[in-house]
Parts: sequence; C-alpha cells; structure tokens
Amino acid sequence: MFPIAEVVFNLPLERSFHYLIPAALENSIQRGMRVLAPFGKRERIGFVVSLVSKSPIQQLKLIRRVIDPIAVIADERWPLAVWLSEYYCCSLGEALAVMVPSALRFSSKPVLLPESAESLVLAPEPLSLNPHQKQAMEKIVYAMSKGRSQTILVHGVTASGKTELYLQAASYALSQKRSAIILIPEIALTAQTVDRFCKRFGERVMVWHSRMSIRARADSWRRMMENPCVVVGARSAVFAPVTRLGLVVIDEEHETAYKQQDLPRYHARDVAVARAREIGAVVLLGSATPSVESYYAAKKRSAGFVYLPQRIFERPMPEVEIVDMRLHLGQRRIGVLSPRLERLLQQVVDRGEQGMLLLNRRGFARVAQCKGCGAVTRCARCAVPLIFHADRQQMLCHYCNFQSSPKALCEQCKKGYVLLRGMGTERVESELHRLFPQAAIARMDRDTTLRKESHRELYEAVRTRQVGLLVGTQMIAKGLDFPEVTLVGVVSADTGLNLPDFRSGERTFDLLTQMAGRAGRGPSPGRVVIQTYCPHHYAIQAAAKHDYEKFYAEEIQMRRQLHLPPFSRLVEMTLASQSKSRVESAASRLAEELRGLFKRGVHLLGPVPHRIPRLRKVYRSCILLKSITLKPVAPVLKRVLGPNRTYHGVHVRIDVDPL
DNA sequence: AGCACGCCGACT
DNA sequence: GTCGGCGTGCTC
Repeated sequence: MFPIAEVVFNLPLERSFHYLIPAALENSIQRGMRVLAPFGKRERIGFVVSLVSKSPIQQLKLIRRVIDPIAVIADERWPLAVWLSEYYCCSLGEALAVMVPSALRFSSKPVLLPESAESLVLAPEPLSLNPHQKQAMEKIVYAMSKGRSQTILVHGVTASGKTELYLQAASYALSQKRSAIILIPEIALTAQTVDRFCKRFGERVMVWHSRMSIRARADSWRRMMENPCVVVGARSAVFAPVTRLGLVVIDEEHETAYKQQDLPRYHARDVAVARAREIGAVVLLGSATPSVESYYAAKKRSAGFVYLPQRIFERPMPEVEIVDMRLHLGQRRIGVLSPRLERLLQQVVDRGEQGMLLLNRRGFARVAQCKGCGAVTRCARCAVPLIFHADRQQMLCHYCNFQSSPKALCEQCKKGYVLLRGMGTERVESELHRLFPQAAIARMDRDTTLRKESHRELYEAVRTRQVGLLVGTQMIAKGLDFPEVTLVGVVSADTGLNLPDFRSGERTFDLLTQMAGRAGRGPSPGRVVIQTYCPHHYAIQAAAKHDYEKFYAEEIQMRRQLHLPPFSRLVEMTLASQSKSRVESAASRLAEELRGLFKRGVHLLGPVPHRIPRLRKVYRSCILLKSITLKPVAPVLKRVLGPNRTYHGVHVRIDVDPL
C-alpha cells in the first residue's frame, strides 16, 4: 500500500513534499497526475512524482483533490522533465509545469472521441517533387525508416518547397503508425502553412494554439495520447503528449520565437532534439537562413544535411541592388528614400503593381533632442529614449509603455526647441503619402495590429490588392506570400547592425534574406533595393547575392576567433533590484565567487550593466559565462544561488543559451 | 514564489 | 513609544 504521495510544485524549490492520500482517492491517484494540496497558507496545484508507503514527516496534510482523470505526465515523459530541469537550471516542478498547459482541464464526463480517424481522411494528392526535393525526401525517409534518432537540416532557399517535404515526411510518419509534431514560429503569422497541413491530413491533424477553448484543448490532449497524429503548433507544442513520436519538424529553425523568454527559458529546437533522442525520432530543421549553430552542427555530420537550391517552378531569385546612402549624406532633404528607390516605387505605382518597404523600427522619430542643450527626452522608469508616435501624438517608451505628451520647448533648459531625429515606420508611411498621394498605402507594425483581427484584415487588404504599397517592421518580412509584389525596399539595413550583440550580423542577414524573399514569388520577376550606410558589410553583401555560404564563412570565422557559439556555450546571469548599489555589489561579489569556483575552460565576463541598465525602475547587471561545455556549470550555479536563485538577496535570472 | 517573522530608522 | 522597511527562512 502506498498511502502517501510525493508532490512537487511549480516553484523554485528543489524539494518535494509528502501528502496523505484520502481513502476515496487511493485507487485513482497515480504518478504524473496533478493534485490540489494545502501548501503554507494556501492551496496549490502540484505534480505527483511518486507514491510511497512512509514518510519521515510527522504531521502530513491531506491531498484535497485530483485535477486530472489521467496522468498528464505519462511514464515516458519523465526523462524529458529531468533533462529540462538540469539543462535550464530550474526545479523539476517548473519543468513539469511547462510541459502541461495550465489551461488544461478535463471535463468530468468522458468525451466521446472519434473512433479510429483513419477512415475519415480524404487527403489531396501530394504535389510532385522536383529532383532536389526528391533527393531530400529519400534521405528523410531513409532516416525515418531506421527508427533511430537523427537531426537533418533542410536548407532551402525561400520558396523552394520545404513545406511539401514536411507534409510528405509527416505522411510517412503516419504510415509507420507514428506521430509528427510540426513547430512553426508564430501560429498567427503562418496561417498558410497551417492550412496546408489541415487540408492534407484532415481529421488527423491537430492545431495546438493558445486561443483554444478548454474543451478543445482537453479533447486534443486525449486524442494525441491515443492515436498517431500530426500536431501543428508554436513553441510549446514541442511538449505535445503524442503517442509514438516519429518526427519533429522545426520550420524556420533560426527564429528567435522558439526561445521561451520566461522560466524555464528553453529553446524548442534543443528540446525537440533532446526529446527525439530519447525516443528515436527524426528532427527536421528547416530554414533558408539556418542558425550558425545548426549549420555548423549539420556540416560536422554530413549525413544530416539536405539542400534545396532552387525555387519551385524554377522562378529566379530576385535581383538585389545596394544603395550606398553615404553618397546622399551631404544632400538636403534625403531622409527616407534615395532617388533610386523613389524612382522604382514610382514605377510600381504607375504600373499598378505592389511594393513592400521594410524598416525595423516603429514610431515616427527615434529621438527627441533639444537643439539648445542637447538633452534627449528619456523614459522616467527606463534608461532609454522615448519614441515619438505621430498617430497618437505621444512620446512612448518601447519597453514599459510609459507615455508623455511631446513638448516643443526643452524641459531641461527651457530655452531650446526640441528636434525630432531618426525615423520609424510612421515616418516612412507619411513620406510615401507625400510622394505618391494617389497610391493606396498601408502600414503593418505592432501599433497597427493591436486589435486581434487587424493582422488578418491588413493581410487580406494586401492580398486582394486594395493596398499597393505596404510599409512595415520585421513582421512583414516573414512568411507573407503575395505573388504580385515586384519591388521590395529596405529603408535602412543598418538598424540591427550596430547593436552590441554578437548575433547582429546573423540577424541582419536573416532579415534581409527573408525580406528579399517576398519579391518575385509570382510570375513577374522581383527586384530588391537595400539602402545602407555600410554597403560592404558581409551580412549585407551576402544577402544581396543570396549567398548563405559566403555569410556563413565570414560569420563562423568571427565566432571561432572570439570563442562564441558554436565554439562555446553561454549562460547569462542577470541580477535585478530596485537598489542600484545592491545590484552592483551583489554582481561583483557573485562574479568574484564564481571566478574562484570555476577552473580553466570557463570564462566569466562582467559584471557589466545590462543593455538597458534600468527597466521599470529596476536596475540590472549582467554576468556572462562562457564555457566549452555546460556540464559542470549548472550544478555550481544551483549550489551558489540556491533553488530560489538569489545572491545576497538580489534576484538572479539564469538564461542558458541566451539569444 | 508567497508569506510570516524579526530587527533598525522616521513619525502621530 | 509605534509604523514599516526588506533580509531571512519555511512551506509536507
């Protein structure tokens, strides 16, 4: 008899807690179920880790009730939870919690599930593959047929037909009576991919997203535990409890959306590889611009690499030209568009074609600065300048949403006039209105897509050609498939290039490549214009030539020289407190202590102030840990910071493999 | 993570 | 004399 349940909670605690199981629940409680239990002053949901017969604790409390009629963590899912907690430095309870959506609730009466769904499928014929796709598919099927875990990088240029490979690989998994998980970066922005999966797999596809009803979520959860199926979803779908996992696809593998920003800070790609390794599944990493880490790993194991060099229907890659904005520096009134880009836009408007303009900054002006004393208007709570937004006539903090009304006269010196400098998407939009008053112009950025439906509405307006010129931030660079777009303009390729971030080159190359890929997707050829003040930068040069290899060769050399990933692993520690002095002293003491604890092979950088040293009145300091291998790091951090991850009362955020 | 307990500065 | 700051410790 096991009258006692060992329970862990979603808290920064390494320990587990014992509870008596009430007689009424004795036969129903199982390991892997969630239970409600009294904890301190209140009741909390925890996970049953094991059932035991006795406890050293004298006065055990009683489990209140069980949450689930079934174990939401089935036996085979425990190793992944343990891996998560060790790798990402979190407690077992925190790891388990991320594997089960908190909004998962099973209704009391069992749901009537559709019986074996197979008979209901009416799949359209798969598309025929071009020779490159065929060759790739053979490799994928061969890997899957062996039933051993393998990771395959699918490097295919934009519009090369990667999705058809995913579809056929998933279909093969089903034919093996195995399940497939398809991860896409953001479900709302990838409706087209989701549609294709739904059409191909009918009843056997399950789209997993945050807006699901509680009922639909519970139904899907049960169905995927019972029959092989295809699950399509964002980051958290990597934990979908599918039976007999055979395939995980990570579409746009390099996307930062796969990294969870709050605890535990996991990367869905790395979780997928860990999960696949345990169960002998194949992982497909698809991208036109693979992350440097994935490309390096794929090159080392050449078997796990397929390349699609051609667009489908043999459509040419768009022609890209670089406009050197330095040549216009001396001229008056050159702010947004070079004469070259303006002329090409005029042609697009005259011919009734469509064009897209990218500027990866929202708002109207970046900086409001006094002409007299030079003071910049800053956020009262954060260490950043306020951005002027013309549509609401407000100065806005992009980090904490603090708002203030713009002042014509400087508040510091009360003499000088405030000048607006730098541009954002609003400024580009107004410039387009001025230059092309007859054109239909729309803007797509976080400000114009706040409403739930607005994203879809804008998308439809462009698709049905009610919009001729679309201005936007990076959200227009990814995934949109508008065949009539013949011109793509990048207003400034330098926006991300000057950030103090070793991935700035990679990010810029990705953004430019993706944006260029929006042009010429239909029968008429596309043209791309990139405006920049650094025309010789390797990321810009390589993107203009559609040359990933060239970019990679430069980038990997830099990474090797500076011992950056993939030649080392990083752990970022961020200390935060309302008190500036407390953060600073805790950070330097922590850095000193860690330097003493780690031997050669582990480098500590810092403490340095965070990129934004103050956010919502909280001061932040960073320590970066660089190591060849992460193995010795996590145990030491757990020992020094304790389970609640504080150092001398200052909270320390741990980010393994930060982006 | 919460929440309580406990020890030092400025207030009716 | 108390109110309240946040440092420390506990939760079966």
